[in-house]
Amino acid sequence: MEGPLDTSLNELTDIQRQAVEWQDGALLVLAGPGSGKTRVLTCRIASLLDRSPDERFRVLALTFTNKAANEMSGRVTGLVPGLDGRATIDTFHGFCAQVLRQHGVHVGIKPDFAIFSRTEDRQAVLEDAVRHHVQGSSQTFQLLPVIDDLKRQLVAPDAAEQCLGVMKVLSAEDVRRVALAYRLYEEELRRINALDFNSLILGAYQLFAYPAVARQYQRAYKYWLLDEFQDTNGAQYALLRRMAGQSFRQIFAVADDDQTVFEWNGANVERIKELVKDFSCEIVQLPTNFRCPPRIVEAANRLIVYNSRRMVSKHTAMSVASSQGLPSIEEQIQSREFATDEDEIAGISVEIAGLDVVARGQTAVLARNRSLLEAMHKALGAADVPSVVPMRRDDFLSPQMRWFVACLKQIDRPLDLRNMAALAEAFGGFASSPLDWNELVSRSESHGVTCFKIWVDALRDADLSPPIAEVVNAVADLSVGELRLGAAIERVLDRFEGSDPEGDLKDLKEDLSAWRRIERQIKHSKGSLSLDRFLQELELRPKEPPPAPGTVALATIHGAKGQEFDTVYLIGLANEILPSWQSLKRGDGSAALEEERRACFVAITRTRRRLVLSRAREYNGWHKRPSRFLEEMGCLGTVGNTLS
DNA sequence: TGCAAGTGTGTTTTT
DNA sequence: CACACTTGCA
Repeated sequence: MEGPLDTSLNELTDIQRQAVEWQDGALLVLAGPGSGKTRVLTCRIASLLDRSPDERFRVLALTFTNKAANEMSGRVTGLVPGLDGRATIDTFHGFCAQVLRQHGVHVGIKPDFAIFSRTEDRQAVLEDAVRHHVQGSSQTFQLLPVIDDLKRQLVAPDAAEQCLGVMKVLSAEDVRRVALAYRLYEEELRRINALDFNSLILGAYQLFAYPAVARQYQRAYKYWLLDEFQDTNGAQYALLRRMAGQSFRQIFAVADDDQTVFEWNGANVERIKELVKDFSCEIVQLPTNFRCPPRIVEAANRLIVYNSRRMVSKHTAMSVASSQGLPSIEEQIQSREFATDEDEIAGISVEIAGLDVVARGQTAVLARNRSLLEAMHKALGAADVPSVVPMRRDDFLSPQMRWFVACLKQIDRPLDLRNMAALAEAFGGFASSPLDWNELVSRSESHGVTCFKIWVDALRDADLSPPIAEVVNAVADLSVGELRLGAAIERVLDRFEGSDPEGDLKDLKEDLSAWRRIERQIKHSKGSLSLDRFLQELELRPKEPPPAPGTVALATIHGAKGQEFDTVYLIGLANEILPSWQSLKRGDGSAALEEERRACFVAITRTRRRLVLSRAREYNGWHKRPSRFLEEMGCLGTVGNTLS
């Protein structure tokens, strides 16, 4: 009998299969867009687990984004039913949280820590910590970004002063102040038993300084897999090296140096070479592009050879997408030229409005920056074409959901007054609060009861509109007795859904669908969790709703990485926009310009069928020349039609 | 208060 | 490069 895994393995090419079944030591799969990197990775995880069912080893797969992690665990469970947690597929940050839960006490972190992901929260923590110590500051810079930066460099608070000293831009006084602020901020976080994103990495890094801990993970996870390795930044790589120690070599990474577009975030083309050297990686290349039509692969190849900083002897990609069912060579890449940016937006939106609903759902408009996308969104909206500019959300939008999550947090950590304040404020967003803050705190102190209890009791006595009262009752029930999370939460959310008279439910609806997706994902990859663990996982995930079907995707090039679409419109292909003026200014062979070129490369290789390259002669009333990338791709004036 | 010249800052965004 | 903001001076 043939299971889904065998079917999937049979569909692999010889070279893909070679990678999947790799046995000896470290391997780097170096391969371009559409070459099946993720597929190789998922097949490898599935086959490792499947081939040796008795061996009690586990597999660790680390990704850069939540999206990739979710997708991968979905696919792997599809291939090998009943994983039973033998594969840990997570983001770097998620994995670090897991590590710190298990061993954090060695570096002074309690397992039920909260995670502070929102900048406003962290800013508040910083201000509270610093208020009485760093006064009269002549601050010409923000403290938090500098602290974040230090942490990203894996600089612990006690080493901050030393490391800042190197930065000539700061005065001695400022150095002292930042170092002090960092120490106080960390102390405050520890006091309230909370971590921020960067301390997840830093904490795990410090933990792996204990060789015994590192060895435990080396033994538990026999194989480590790394997705999108080109996005790994210095901290993540340092963590990886410590975790691997001197001897661990079962590392399997997939990467494409030509898709490094997060250099400004610490990723680096050189890091791939470092990996190869440090772990003595063999390299396998997958030169076949199964995604893009031949004409597009050709343009991508022509473009990317202008970059000098590439892996040596990287194979040229070849398209295998046979002409069957594809548009003709001429139609695979088309060009549009408009007089002004407004004409461009209008022209492209008319074109998209002409597509049927199914096609729209497989169409994306990509641009270098958001401003063009906003304009596009407006124009499409005017033409009744639904579209989304995906915006990362670190928090729910509706006061209802923010209140509800704050309630869960308050149940978990009854002494967190900062959260209690947020809870009260969120409630004020959809109902009037019956209790003054000072009164709440003083009553709680004098009665020796938690603020949350006082608050809920006051609400129950208050004269609330019936639907709100019902929700409050449901939430109050959450706090008593044994907590049966899933069912109880579902009950509260049900009431919310029917709660609003005729108010604006859009935000709440979006939040609810985001919540349900997040909850499903957590359950799927981690099983049923205790409240504190559930909240940790929740905090690590983005809160935007899944896109509605039939919606045109508007995305920045960076946001589109890792995705693919039938039809791609790449707009704003003018000098000083797609090669941004900042990069153009730095000149021909500059790293910045090469990163822009990689961005362009990523953009065009999202296409499964048809690519439209568009530009205007004028943006914001200023004349702009066609993007130099058009010429490099061989797409200037040679293909397609020209509109005025 | 108003005007001219000078200064600086901006883009991409993951967790 | 282009725009918003500050400074200096009348």
